[in-house]
Amino acid sequence: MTAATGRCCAPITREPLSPDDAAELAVLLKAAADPVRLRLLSMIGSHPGGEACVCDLTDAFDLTAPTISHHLKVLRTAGLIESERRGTWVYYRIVPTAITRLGALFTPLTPATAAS
Amino acid sequence: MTAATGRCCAPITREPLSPDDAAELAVLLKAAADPVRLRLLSMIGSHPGGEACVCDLTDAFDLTAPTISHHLKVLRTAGLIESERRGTWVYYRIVPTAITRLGALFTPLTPATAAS
DNA sequence: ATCATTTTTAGACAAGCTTCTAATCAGGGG
DNA sequence: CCCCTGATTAGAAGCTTGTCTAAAAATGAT
Repeated sequence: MTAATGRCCAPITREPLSPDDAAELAVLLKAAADPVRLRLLSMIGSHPGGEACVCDLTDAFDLTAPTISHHLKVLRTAGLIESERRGTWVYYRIVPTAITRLGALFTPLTPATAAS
Repeated sequence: MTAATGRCCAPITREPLSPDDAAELAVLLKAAADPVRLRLLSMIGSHPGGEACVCDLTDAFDLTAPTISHHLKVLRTAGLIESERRGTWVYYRIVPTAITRLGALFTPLTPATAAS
């Protein structure tokens, strides 16, 4: 939370990141930096109602249920998604602020980032 | 390159990513998803003149020169930075379009992404 | 040519990640 | 109460990654 001097370039190309900030952001990025998890994020986020049951997700992959469960846990631990059990099924939702935070890192200062 | 229907949410939360797109984006993200490489990116991008010599970068870390060189290679292979040798020194620059591409993934459709 | 400096390559080792199978937890019916 | 389905946890195998030391390549100076 430092300079907001001019509108020039993405924060990441703007001033040196502190080691602490870099470590914290790397955790978020590492969670996102996997083909399966990117697809899970996009499937959850674009699902009608904004949430998806694990059973909706598993079939799209050639992976076992425990593997999908593992990837969901990685995303949840990083704070990119959250889960809720309703009866037999567990539903996952995107955490919008986490996504926004990633976007802000690479995007040239737009006022739209915190919107809606 | 599909829908541009409404301004709602980040592309990643908008529609399911194809396996191919996910794989390609994961390569970019994986390169960025490391504390050392995030700091390297930010140090290069924020350096006066838009480029930094390897010698400017090494001292900020408790790492050996070969390790820094390795991380720079990962970033360059992914297309996030490019290098040029001038005399004794090698200079690194950010590739803005690659950064923009990452930002666009997580940002809710702003017209500023392709600017400047 | 020899040497010093800057950067990269090569190879090795420890740590971490992705995936699996097997077993366990949680809820809902017969 | 027992079983069935949905989901997670536990533990293991194989591959990838981050870091190091040692050596090489590239350039400029003596």
